[in-house]
Formats: sequence, structure tokens, C-alpha cells
Amino acid sequence: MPADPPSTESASPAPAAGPAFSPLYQQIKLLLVKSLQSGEWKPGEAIPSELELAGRFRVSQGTVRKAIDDLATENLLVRRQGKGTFVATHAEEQIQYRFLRLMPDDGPVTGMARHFLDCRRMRAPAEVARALGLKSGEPALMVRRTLWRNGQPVVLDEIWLPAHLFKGLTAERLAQYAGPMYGLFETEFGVRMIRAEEKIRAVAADEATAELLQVPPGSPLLSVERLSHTYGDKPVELRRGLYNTTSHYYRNELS
Amino acid sequence: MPADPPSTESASPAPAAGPAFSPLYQQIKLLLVKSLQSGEWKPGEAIPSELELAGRFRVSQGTVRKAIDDLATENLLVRRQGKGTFVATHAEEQIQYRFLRLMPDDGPVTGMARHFLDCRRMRAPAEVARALGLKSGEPALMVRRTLWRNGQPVVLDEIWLPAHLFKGLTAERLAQYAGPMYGLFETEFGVRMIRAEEKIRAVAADEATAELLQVPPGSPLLSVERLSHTYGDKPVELRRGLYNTTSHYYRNELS
DNA sequence: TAGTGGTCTAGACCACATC
DNA sequence: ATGTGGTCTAGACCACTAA
Repeated sequence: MPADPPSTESASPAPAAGPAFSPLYQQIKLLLVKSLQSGEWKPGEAIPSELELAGRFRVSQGTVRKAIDDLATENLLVRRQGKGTFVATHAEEQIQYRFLRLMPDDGPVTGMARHFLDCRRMRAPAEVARALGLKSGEPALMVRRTLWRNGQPVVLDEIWLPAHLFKGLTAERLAQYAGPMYGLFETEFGVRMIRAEEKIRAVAADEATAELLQVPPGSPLLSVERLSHTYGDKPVELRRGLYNTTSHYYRNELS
Repeated sequence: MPADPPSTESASPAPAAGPAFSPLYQQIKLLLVKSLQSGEWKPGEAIPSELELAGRFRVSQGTVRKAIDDLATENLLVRRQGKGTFVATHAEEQIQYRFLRLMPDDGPVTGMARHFLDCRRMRAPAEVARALGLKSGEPALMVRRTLWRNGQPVVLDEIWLPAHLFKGLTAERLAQYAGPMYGLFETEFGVRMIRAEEKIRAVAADEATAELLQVPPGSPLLSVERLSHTYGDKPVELRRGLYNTTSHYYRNELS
């Protein structure tokens, strides 16, 4: 017994666009995302049970269930039978960072050692500003770091963040935090990454990069440009990684 | 009213492995996949309606629905409201090949011109045999081709196939077929690709490759090694692509 | 034992495509 | 008008977890 019938559209007269029918469970999804975004339920915490949410929204359990199913598929929520439904988090990653697809040719997928090179506040270059939706010249943070495995540097990352969202971020802060960087972003800055697009190319190592990754200049490297988004598809991080793929590969699944 | 209750396990005594509870809709999924695999419903065709399948399997529509939902998520089936549920196919791809993630830096995603270099039957090298699950030395087909956009070669593919599954495949046959190669595999050889894994690296162009792709020797190229599987997760194609990423990039989505 | 998510049913009604 | 998939409900029971 919903409060209102599925409400094919709002009370306002039909806009020229068309019918725009939205099923109940989609509306529930929006309400759930709003609660996630507002911080009512924090990463790692349990959300209310399906029955409780059904009561709150005055819909059946099945409708809430379908909404949660969708959000679980989108990796916003995690279901655990017998325990509850939890807000997904980057802070509890087991083996490796969730967004890092780099696998070693042999051996297990162990963690990688991090080494922060610098963390500077500067005006966002035009290209960065455009990607992050900043006005050109707005302040941004630029972090550079390397990732190591077996005593060899494998990844060089250059990370751009809108300064206004990450006030107080320093290289020390990054170095002393134990878990993945996206975990720190969640707990310290309330910014949760939920989706990303990557553009991958092969490039030649320039002088500076070659030295940092300990390869000959001109060596082929994998360039991975990642734009990460938070709730509402708002872009909040631009990251360019250069991967030495002589003993690692980028793994992808197609279906 | 199912024929049997969900049958926590088969009639046989419990194997040491454990309970192995399998819900009804999972069992329905297996039956549907079996029908797909046997060719009862061919790529592009409609499968029976949910109600009809529910009758056939003696379960409720909801249970069939959940099974089909799963298979649609796995891209084995495609739902079309008001029309029916159809067997997915590579033969009706609109813009581009479904498994090709290469995007132009600018301009629309147009089709690419194909040029077949050769198609030879030979013994599978050890590495290929291992990937395809062949005995070493078993016959295999090796196809090489290039893909062009705007009069420039962009992709060089080397494709390995088990010879026994693709009897009669020739370069002429490939050249005269209009649609994507996986479409030809479906219609002419009854082999449908449903899933693939890719290993991506940056490599330097060797002499022969450099000439075919019209780049200087040593240029960085994207190496994309793809292992494609058909029903039952059986590997049936090993493909190594070399992409010139100066005006294209490999696009990936993370979530 | 109680509470959670997971499965399954039966039936009603809606949106979409086709005739 | 008919048939398809899509949504929603109400209720029963099962599997898993934790106290």
C-alpha cells in the first residue's frame, strides 16, 4: 500500500519531454542514494533492514528489495545474508585496491608498497579543470607517488583533486594512513568514489619517468587516465598512471 | 507448484563437499543454458515467453523471471519489453564490435575497414595449445588481419582458433562476410562467444609490425591478449591485438 | 531463538509492441 | 484486442548469523 500510486509523473503538467514514467523502485533507489549521499549511513555501516525500509517508505518488501538489488549491482551497497545490507567502502579492501587492475605475471596478488613523492597545491591546468568541472585556474591538489612490488617500482601516479574538497591533505597524511587512498578519502574527507572511466594508451617513457620507474628512456609504458566520480556522477579525481608492464599486466573482463 | 521441492541436493547421498544448496531459479538457469547450447534457440531468435517456460518447468513466472534476469545480466539473453526475450548475438552489432573497446580520440565511433593478411592451418604452438585446451601439436587456424580508420592502419590482430571447430574457414570467407567476425562464427560454425578475459600491456613495435601499422620501429603499442570463451566457459579463441594508440584509446569502466 | 537476507508463489495491474 | 515483458503486492518458508 504505497503512499501514492506509482505517480507516473509529478503533479505538474506534463513537460514537452514525454511521459517519463518512473517505477516505484526507482524512486526508492533515489531516496536510498540521497541517504547515502547525506551521510545518514556511513561507509561500512549497515543500513536498516528491508522490512524497516519498506515500512518507512510504505511499499512492500519486494519493492525495497529490487531497489537494493540494483544498488548492490552498482557496488553502492553490499548484501550479507543473515547479517544485513552494508554501505560499500574502499577502506576494507582485502587483497588490493578495488580500482587497480594491475596483476603480476606470476605469484600471488600481494599488496604494493607506496612511496609519496610530493603533494602540492596549485592552479588546475586547463585540461584538469575541464575534466573535474572546475573553473580554469581554481586551486587543485596534485599528488605524485610510486607503487613498488618486490623492490621494483611498477606504477607512477599523478593525481589531481579539487582543493576545496580535500582541505588539509598532505604527503605526511597520505604516508601515515595504512589502507588504500580511497579509504582515507572516505573517512577523512567524506568523498566516496563509486565509478570511474579509464582511457588506456601505450606511451614512451620520458626522461623523468624513466628514472623514477628505473627503465630506459623511451621504454613502452601503459598510460591509464582515470576519471573517478562520486554520488550524482560528479567527477572528483583525475589520475594519470604510468605502469611498467614488463612483469605485470592490466586485467579486464568482457561480456 | 514445482515438480519437486527445491531439492536441497540430488537423490544421491551427500558428497563430502557439503550441502551445496541450489535454488530453483539456478536450476532453471542451467536448463535454459542447456537449450541455448544445444541450439534449440538460435542467436537472434526469441525464446518462449516467461509464462510458457513457467508452465514447461512447472514453476512460477517469478522464478523463470529471476533466471532470465540473471542470463540477461550475463549478456546471454536480451529482453525487449512488449516483444519478447531474445538470444544475444554478435551478428547485429550496430556501431562497433562488442568486444572491441578501442575509441577514436575525436569523431564518431564509425566502423573500421578490415584487411585480411592470411589464414593458415598449422600446429598450435605450446602457448596457444595450453590457452585453448588443445593437445600440443593439434591443428589450429591462425588468422592475421588489420583494421583501418581514415585510411590509417590502427590494429593488427593475430587470431588462433581450434581447427576442428572451424573447418573450412578461409581468408576469402572472412573477407566476403559483411558483419563482425564473431557473427560469422555464430552463423557458419555455431560457435558463440559469451565471455572474454584480456591481458593488456605496452610493448615496442618490432620491424614487421611497424611496417604493417606504418609506425617507426620501437613505437609503443598496446598489446591486448584476449581469450574468448563459449558456453560452459570453454576457451575457443586466442587473439593478440596490437593497437596504435596515437589517435585512439582503450576505454574501460570501473565500478 | 530471533533477526536478517534469499527464495518462491499467486495474482493483479501497467507499459509496450503488434495486429 | 492480444501477447509480451515490467512492476507491485502479500504472505509463506528457507538459509545464514549471532546472541
